[in-house]
Order: sequence, then structure tokens, then C-alpha cells
Amino acid sequence: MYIEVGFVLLEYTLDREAVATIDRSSYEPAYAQLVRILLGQIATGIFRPGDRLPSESQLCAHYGVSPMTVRRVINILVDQGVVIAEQGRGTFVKPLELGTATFDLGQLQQLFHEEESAVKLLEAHITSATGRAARKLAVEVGARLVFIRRLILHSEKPVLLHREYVIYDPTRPLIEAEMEVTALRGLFNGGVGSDLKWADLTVEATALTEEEAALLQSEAGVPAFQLEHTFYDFDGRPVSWGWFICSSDHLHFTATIGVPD
Amino acid sequence: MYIEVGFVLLEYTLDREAVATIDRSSYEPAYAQLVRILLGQIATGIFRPGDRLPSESQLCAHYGVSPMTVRRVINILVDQGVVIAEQGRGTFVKPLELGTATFDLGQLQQLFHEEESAVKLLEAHITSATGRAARKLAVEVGARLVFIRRLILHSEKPVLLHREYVIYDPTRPLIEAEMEVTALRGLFNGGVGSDLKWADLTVEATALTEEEAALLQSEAGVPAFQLEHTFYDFDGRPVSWGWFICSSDHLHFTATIGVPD
DNA sequence: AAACCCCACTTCTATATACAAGTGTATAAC
DNA sequence: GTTATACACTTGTATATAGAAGTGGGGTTT
Repeated sequence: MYIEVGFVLLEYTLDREAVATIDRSSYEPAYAQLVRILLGQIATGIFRPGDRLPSESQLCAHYGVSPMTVRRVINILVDQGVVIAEQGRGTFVKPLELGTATFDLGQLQQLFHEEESAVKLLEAHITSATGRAARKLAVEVGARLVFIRRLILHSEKPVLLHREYVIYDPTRPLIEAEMEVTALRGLFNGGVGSDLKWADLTVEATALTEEEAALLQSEAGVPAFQLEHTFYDFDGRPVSWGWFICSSDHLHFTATIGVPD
Repeated sequence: MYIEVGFVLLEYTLDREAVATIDRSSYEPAYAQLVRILLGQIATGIFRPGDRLPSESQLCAHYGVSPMTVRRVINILVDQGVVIAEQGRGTFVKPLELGTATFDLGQLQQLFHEEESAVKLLEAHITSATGRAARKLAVEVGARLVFIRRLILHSEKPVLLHREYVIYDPTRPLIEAEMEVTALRGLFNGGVGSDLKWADLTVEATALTEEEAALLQSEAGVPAFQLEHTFYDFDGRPVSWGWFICSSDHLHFTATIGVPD
């Protein structure tokens, strides 16, 4: 039994020496190659969760790169959450943690990116702030707001409904820009101008109302995501508050933890 | 007009020189201090989206640190998504992009972390693979699976419902561990053993069924999140497939883009 | 037996240096 | 006037080196 284990380890060691070398003539930088190599070895199971990676000096000697380059590689793996480095002890492969999973809006972004998408302005007029909008935008009840309603179509089918309240300020050119039907696309793929500082986002589960279902060509009660957003300017004041509605059929968030093949 | 602009720029420059210096006697490393300083200047609006940061050599001279240290700082800011570096042109503050927002399971994790949480095993028995479970786990219909149903309580109130199918394999100790009611907590906060390689996660919106509502002390039709998960071993074979159900009242995902105060 | 110190090993910070590679402008050649 | 070249400036990669700081084991002293 012990011998068999030893054999397996030996085989792995041979594989590692045979397969993994840095190609100095490649366009891929040495540090990127080493990241790829180590990730591959973790993915293959040569290094398993809890295992200690070779020390930095060992990696230097083995791959023929300088200490700083190895350092950089380790830092990248730490940032990716694949390994954890403990000063004085070593660098260890992290076990799976559900809590570290992160979801992004890539899928939602795709709805805008492609050419098949269009934004249709349903409504845009000046209104008075009600309780909830006034609270979210930190203005007095009755203050003037611009209410915007948009429908985002993909392949000529409605998939996203957007409602937004923007603080009415004639001096701010933002409003004109926001009214542009193409502004939403810019919101996702960069370039909202330079007068927005940060945004808070919240995702909740909800069910389509009759009105939403009619617009989205769906049925009332269908499960949907509600992505709420609040934008702030550089004075820390909220500028706009709104939310997207999307039925769960058209959108789901995905994430991967660990190192897939 | 031109003079006023010039004055504003001058003021900013003075502020920057006066406020921001590196304290070499601090425990906080120089690179971390510089990251903090630059982030603060971006947050304050000294550098706004689209603006070019000072070049690396300028930062070196200004803060009295070596080029490599500045390099490291810029890399950190790039990794954080706050700036974008373009070779030959400069480093620029990124505008807000909705699409780059990422959500994590921190809130969900908290439900397990605290002492007030408990896991209650509702059901655990061997069953036969049906169409969907068999497809997800890549086994033949009729193969033996372990079906587990758990209820996660927080402050003695049920908040999470978990259902899971695990491939039945008497040689694998995983099953025994999975049956432990405390295993779930470990799943979130690290240490699932070393025999799981990676996991796929999906979040969808759904509505509580009658059965789920009864268990969660809620009502049927209430909007809820469904977090589906599939774990794979080092052979790339699925090991377990299941999903959490949580009403949207108890959980919502949050994210922030840009640099908040 | 217990406490202490030293040493080898690990990761971490920081510097100085060199060259590669992309960008844009100003100048020279045509 | 147009094109081509050279140059200054930018970020990107890689190396060599020094010391700081944390860990753990072995040996000595108490």
C-alpha cells in the first residue's frame, strides 16, 4: 500500500518535470506561463486542496526564473483565491468554499452587447417625488424627478424592463443623455461620463406584475429578477434610482469555484 | 474661464502634495499606503473617470518610492478594476460599468457563520436516479443515489431549504460526511475535504411551492432564490447535485461599483 | 522535564537596474 | 504637401539583491 502511494507520487513528479517548462521564445510572458502551469497542476490533482506548493526558491530552481517572477506568480494565484500563502509556513492549495463564489452580470451584459438588441423608450416625463423615491434619492417629497421607463429588446423580443427616477436638474446635462435610448447600453459597456462616482446594486427575487408581464410578453406571477441600482455623484448625493426587471427564463447568474478543466 | 480651470487644477495639485505622503515608520507597507492614497484621490474626485493618472516615474519622484513599488500599486488598482493601463499611453481612471459588478454569497455565508444557526436533517435515504438527477449527475436512470433534505435555521427560524442528490458509493467516505448535519457549514466556510475539485453554481428566481412554504414558515408563491450547485471530483465526474431555496425576504445580493466613500 | 535560544526555512517588502514594446509628436527627407 | 524617421515618453517584463518577519525544529541551558 505504501509502495503504491510512493509510485503514484513518483509518477506525478516525473510528469511535472517532463511536461512543464517555460518557453522563453513564446509571446506568452514567463509569469503567465507559470501561472498556467501551476493552475494546470492543481486542476489535474497533482496538488490537492491542503497540499503545500513547492517553496518559492524551489520553483525558481525548477523553472529557471527569478525569485521576483515566482513571487508575482504566487501573488496572482492568491488573488484568484486558488491558494493561500502563510508567512513562514508555505503556500497551500485552498479547499472549495461555497461562500467565496462570485456572480457577475456577464449574461445581462450580453443582452446589450450584440447587434440584435434595441432599447425602446416607453415613457419619460417630469413627476413629483413620492415617499419611496424621495427617500432613496434623499430629496423632499414633492421634489421634481424625471421618471423614465424603457424596454430592452433582444432578437426583437422584450426581455428587460427598466424603470428609473432621475433628479431633475436643468443645469446637469446628464438628463439629456439619460433620455437617449442608447444611454443604457453605455451604462453597461463603459462610459457613463465622468460625473458618476459609484453605484449600489441589489438583486432580489420577485414575481411579474400584470403590467410587467404585458410588456415582457409573459404572464403575471412568473419568477423574475429585480436588479435595483442607485447612482451617486462626486458629492455623495444620489442622482438616480431605478431597477431592471427580467424574467428568470432569460437570465440566470452562474459562478464557478475551484479550478475547472 | 480658462483661468478658473487653471486655478482649480492648481488647487488640486496643492492638496495632493500636502495631504499624501508615505509614512515609512508605519506598519502599513508603502505599497498599501500608496494604493490607499490613490484610491482616496479617485474617490474625492481629484482624479475622475477618464483622467490620466500621473505616470509611474512621476509617482516615483513624488512619493519617493522605487519604480517597482509604483508598478505593484498600479497593478493592484488594475486588478481592482478601478483603473485601466494602456501601454505607451498611460493609466486612466475607469468609468462606471454596470456589467463589471460582482455579487458574492457573503450574506448567505453569514447565515452559517454565527452561533445562532443550526442545521436540521429532514430526510436522508437511498433512492433511484430519475431523469433529471440522472442527467445532472451523468449516471444511468435507476442508479442508486442518496437523497438528502436539510433545513437551515437562523435564530431558530427556518430560512434555508436544501435538497441534494449524492452518488451512492460505499467506498467513498464523502457520503458519511455529507450526512453529518454540520457538513453544510463546512461547505461554506472552508474544508470540504480534498476530494472535490470544482463546483458550478447557478442562481435563479423562483416561487415557493406549497411544500417549501410549509417548511420555511412562509406562503406558497412567495418569490425566492434558488441556488443550484453541482460538485465535481478530480476525475471530472459530478459527485453531487442539489439546490438551496431561500425566500427573497431573508437574502438579497448586493454589489458596489466604483469607489464609494 | 521545562524553558530558552539559535538556526534553517518560509513568505513578505523594497530597491536598483535593464530592456522590450506601444504611442504620439516633432523633425527631416522626399 | 506627404511620407518617413527619429526621439521622448509611456507601460510591461525580467533579473539580482538585500533585509524584514513569521514558523518550526533541534539543541542547550536551567
